[in-house]
Amino acid sequence: MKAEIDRQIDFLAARAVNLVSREELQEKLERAAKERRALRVKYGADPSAPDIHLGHVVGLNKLREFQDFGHTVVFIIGDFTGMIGDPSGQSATRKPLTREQIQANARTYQDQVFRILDPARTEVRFNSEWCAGMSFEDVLKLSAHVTVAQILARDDFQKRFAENNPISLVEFLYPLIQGYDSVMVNADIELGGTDQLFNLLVGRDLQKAYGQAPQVALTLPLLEGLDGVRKMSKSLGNYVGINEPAREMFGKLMSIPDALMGRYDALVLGRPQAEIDAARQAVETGARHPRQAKDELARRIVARFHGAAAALAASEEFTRVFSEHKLPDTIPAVTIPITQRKNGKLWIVSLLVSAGLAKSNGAARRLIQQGAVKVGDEKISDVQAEREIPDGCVIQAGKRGFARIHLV
RNA sequence: GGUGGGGUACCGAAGUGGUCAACCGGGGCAGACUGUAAAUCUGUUGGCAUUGCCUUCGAAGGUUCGAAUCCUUCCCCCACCA
Repeated sequence: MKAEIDRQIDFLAARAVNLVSREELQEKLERAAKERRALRVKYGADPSAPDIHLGHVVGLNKLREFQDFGHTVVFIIGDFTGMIGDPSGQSATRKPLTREQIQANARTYQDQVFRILDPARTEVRFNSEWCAGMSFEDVLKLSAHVTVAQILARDDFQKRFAENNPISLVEFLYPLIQGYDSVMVNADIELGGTDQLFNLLVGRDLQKAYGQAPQVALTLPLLEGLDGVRKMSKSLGNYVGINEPAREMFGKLMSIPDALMGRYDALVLGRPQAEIDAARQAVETGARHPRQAKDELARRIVARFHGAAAALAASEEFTRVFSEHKLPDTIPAVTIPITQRKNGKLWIVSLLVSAGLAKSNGAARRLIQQGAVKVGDEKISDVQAEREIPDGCVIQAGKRGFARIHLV
């Protein structure tokens, strides 16, 4: 029994950055086992970005582990905070969302989340449920539990304060709301990225203040995005969404910096550290080409969301298009009205725009001048170029832009 | 409420009457090299157009042959003091 709990703790705490505290986790697990009760593991989601990406997967994986031990995930959609507009985190203030947007987002969110979580062991809650009805008095009472000094202690605030960047009062309140969520759902454990540590700890304080046992706070590393530096996020555009088509996903994964392979392996796939180390060593000693290692990584990740067959197909297609410079097997079709022709010919610049391969004529000109455009097998280098376009002709702009032209 | 400092293209940041579609850096895009890695190098980064034209520098007016630059009013932001 005792050994089993220890094993569970080791497993659950694996890859955690912070665990407050191990003893409390142990206590909770033991009690839950004795009382045959599921622990309530809270996880908060921001409803402003409806696409779940690999960064979220890090946390979702861990939640799934808890579920596999029989515990319940309380998945909180921060619809209330979303409607108010949460300015925390980045320096850019977010726009508030409408009720309709939030609902639509929440729906897609759930669809995606259940590709990883077990729906039978998940409780989805919206924090407007308890936040919307709070009186100002409630809010004041709540805020009495936290001091400004506590909040100012946060890195992010210190930095912004030092740089004379604005800090909205709402941001001071935000951790309180999140902490209050913990009280309202009676959380035993809350999970989040390392940037959430402070908020998770506030949750503990508030729970104590409201007479509850404080939640265990467990933070996980933030996965770096495609740029290899900043954390993966939709607003930074450096993400791989779990709903993206296999090919897209594969291509994006092939573009991550080599140094990140181990991170993705560990955090997205949860591969054992020993295997990861071995793989890294193989690359370092030259036994294995890094490209091959990355191909395998990408295949594994794509397989997780699209199945092994699709992953293999994506890999083969990738090789064909980018290594052998052949055409992809599916190319978006674009129909061009035949009336655009002059003397049976089409001006390539405007064709690129019509095909959606360039935003403006100017952009199209630039692409041509830079030697990025091919029509059929011919490289176009003259901005004025006009060509007869046979039906089904493929035009290419840059490495990734393809379109098959159909005249109607 | 008082004082001071600001609002310039995706971001940061120059520019304070014409040579400004606006230096420079970052980011993006494209090309070379590659493994759609990293690093590096080059080009490009408002729109239309074969000289050139049009719309941009918080907003609206005004002065001027001519304004991102001067004046007026307005809107917004930040810090400090209270």
